[in-house]
Amino acid sequence: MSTASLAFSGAGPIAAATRQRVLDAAAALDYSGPNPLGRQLRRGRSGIVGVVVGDSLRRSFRDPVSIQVLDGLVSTLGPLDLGVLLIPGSSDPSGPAVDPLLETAAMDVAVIMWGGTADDPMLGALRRRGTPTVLVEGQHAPDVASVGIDDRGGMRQATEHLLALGHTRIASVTLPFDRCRGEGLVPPDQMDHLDWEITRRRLAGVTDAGVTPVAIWETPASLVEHGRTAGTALLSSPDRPTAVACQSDLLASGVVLAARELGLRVPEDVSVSGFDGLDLPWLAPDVLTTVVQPLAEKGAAVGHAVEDFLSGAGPSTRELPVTLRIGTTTGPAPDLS
Amino acid sequence: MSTASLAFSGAGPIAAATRQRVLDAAAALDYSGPNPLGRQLRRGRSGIVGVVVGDSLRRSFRDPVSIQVLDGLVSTLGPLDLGVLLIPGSSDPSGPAVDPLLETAAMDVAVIMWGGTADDPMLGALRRRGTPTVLVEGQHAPDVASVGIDDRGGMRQATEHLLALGHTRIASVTLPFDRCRGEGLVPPDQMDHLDWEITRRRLAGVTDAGVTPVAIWETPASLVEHGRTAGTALLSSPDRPTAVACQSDLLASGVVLAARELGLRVPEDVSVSGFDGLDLPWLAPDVLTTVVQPLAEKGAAVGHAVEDFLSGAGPSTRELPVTLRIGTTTGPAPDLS
DNA sequence: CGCGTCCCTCAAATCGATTCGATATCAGTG
DNA sequence: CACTGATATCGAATCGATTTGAGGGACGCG
Repeated sequence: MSTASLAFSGAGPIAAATRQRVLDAAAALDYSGPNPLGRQLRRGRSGIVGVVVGDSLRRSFRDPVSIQVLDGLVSTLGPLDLGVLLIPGSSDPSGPAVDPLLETAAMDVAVIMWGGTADDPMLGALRRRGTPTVLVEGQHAPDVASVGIDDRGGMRQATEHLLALGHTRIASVTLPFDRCRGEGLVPPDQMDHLDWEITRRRLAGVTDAGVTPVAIWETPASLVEHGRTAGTALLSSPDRPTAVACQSDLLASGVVLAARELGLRVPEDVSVSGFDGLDLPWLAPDVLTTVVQPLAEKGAAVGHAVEDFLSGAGPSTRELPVTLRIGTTTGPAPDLS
Repeated sequence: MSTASLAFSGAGPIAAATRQRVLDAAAALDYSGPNPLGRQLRRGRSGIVGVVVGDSLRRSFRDPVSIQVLDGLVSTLGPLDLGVLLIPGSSDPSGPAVDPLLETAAMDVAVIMWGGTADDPMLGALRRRGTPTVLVEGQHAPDVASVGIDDRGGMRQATEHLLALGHTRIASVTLPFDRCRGEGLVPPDQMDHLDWEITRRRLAGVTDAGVTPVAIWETPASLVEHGRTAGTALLSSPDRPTAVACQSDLLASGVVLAARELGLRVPEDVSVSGFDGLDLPWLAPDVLTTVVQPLAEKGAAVGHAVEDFLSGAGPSTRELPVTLRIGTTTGPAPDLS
């Protein structure tokens, strides 16, 4: 048995002839190589990284941002012989707070994309199981590794760019505030229960630039159609903003489409900025002004955080830089006289 | 030990008091529930379904079709306590033919989205391991389960719709022919090495309607930008087609964008049809004429095929129907005189 | 011929849970 | 008090691989 084990794993001295003999015998006996389950049990490792992609698979998958990060992650994990197990987030509030997979599936490390709040039940479940956890874009906690970008600084840059162009009436279209996912104008008194870290940080970036948005519109998800709804609402009124700073590219492209439908020229009548740095082929020939975040690198950073855990190191923290890309959707503020 | 097992799994008679005693002891000892690895080994099942999403994760993930099918699959698998392990397809030809995960990962069933050719090395590897396999949109083989749609009939319907509108000069924009993924006009002599089953079937649907395309343009992937390239090339010539039947919605929307950029009106100057039935918010207010396939149901069908295997049944075959949705991108053929 | 190196064989322990069959407990009866 | 069920608990085997250590050939070298 031990020789056969060596023949398959190659971990130890074995003569080529013996190895071949073992392989031949295996073929004759219809033995198709070591059973991964036995190996995993013995090793004490499953070779699996559980990834919670968002609160609903469908929604997350329609989001190119998650997808590209996931792609970077998978590319980094592959060479380490690690696989990615997809775990749906808690989709409906009536069901269980966390997916049963999170409680029972075998995994060496868990990754939560779009990390929620600090008291997220998923974090609790993972802590209980003792599973090392990497949190992406979440609130930092001492026992989890985090990966994030400079949301706040990026949004500040974008806003300062609008200021430099002379805009004073700037509106903001945001990602969801919390798991309720409201849609519409946010009254000032609702600003305090802003649970979602990423939304909070990007909004803080606007404030950092010294701007108080003339209107804040919350969307239930980062989708073109929600951007269009927001754009239509914000740009229809006579005292419309001259610039709209959006918290995602999909939202921004929805706002651009809405502006065009209302007969407004972009950027002559209204400037629009985004966040993420996606390719938006259908916006052509326009190029969105946006804050570019390194999505594949973000995935790779998550992969390295996972690697750290597996090599016995403690939780690590990584923050990636962003850059402002100036496109054709922002321009000088129109003369309002 | 056995009592503890019963206390956690609940599969057997156990007094509530004893159960509580076990749970308390577990808490005191920092035992966080049964180790999935041991359970899996004993049960002989990993509870994992390996899914090969396409030949490159990034590419597949940008394809809303795969995503929606995957979503339907995950939704069906969740209640069965099965998880989805993501397996990258063979991305570059220089590397190994199949991903190591396919050879070594623990999985009860494998799913290949976008099944390739009959001699696909992945099928060989899975057969060798004895892993039951579900093939989506592939060539049927006796020992694998298949899930597909009526590609051929759907494309025939779309083409007949164009014929009924009086079109005679019909071009076709296709998905890749093989793993080489060429781009450009396909000379007639290349038609025979058309390895990719789905492309073949959809092209056959056009022929079934009695149409010989005036031009066939192969794209390297189902993406808007490749559709735009195709559209620009096909519609620039003076003897341009009056209708373009595309093999996917993303390609079709690229063709529509190209037509608009060339100053052609859709559908007055050129009609465009797609395939898939996606939501394309950026095409608004236009609605693409397309063949709608039930994507979530397709994912569910894959889930049921998996279920069949796990309940001991043999490979099953499922074909789902499609419907033609007539939108605003097709209209009567222009008067060419 | 003796000695040291390799490589192989064999036996046994271990990873952690499940599950069958056997035993222990206990209430209720004749 | 002994007996019968019913129910709860326990013991031991099992899933399949890895790994360690002891021991045995084979081979080359001095």
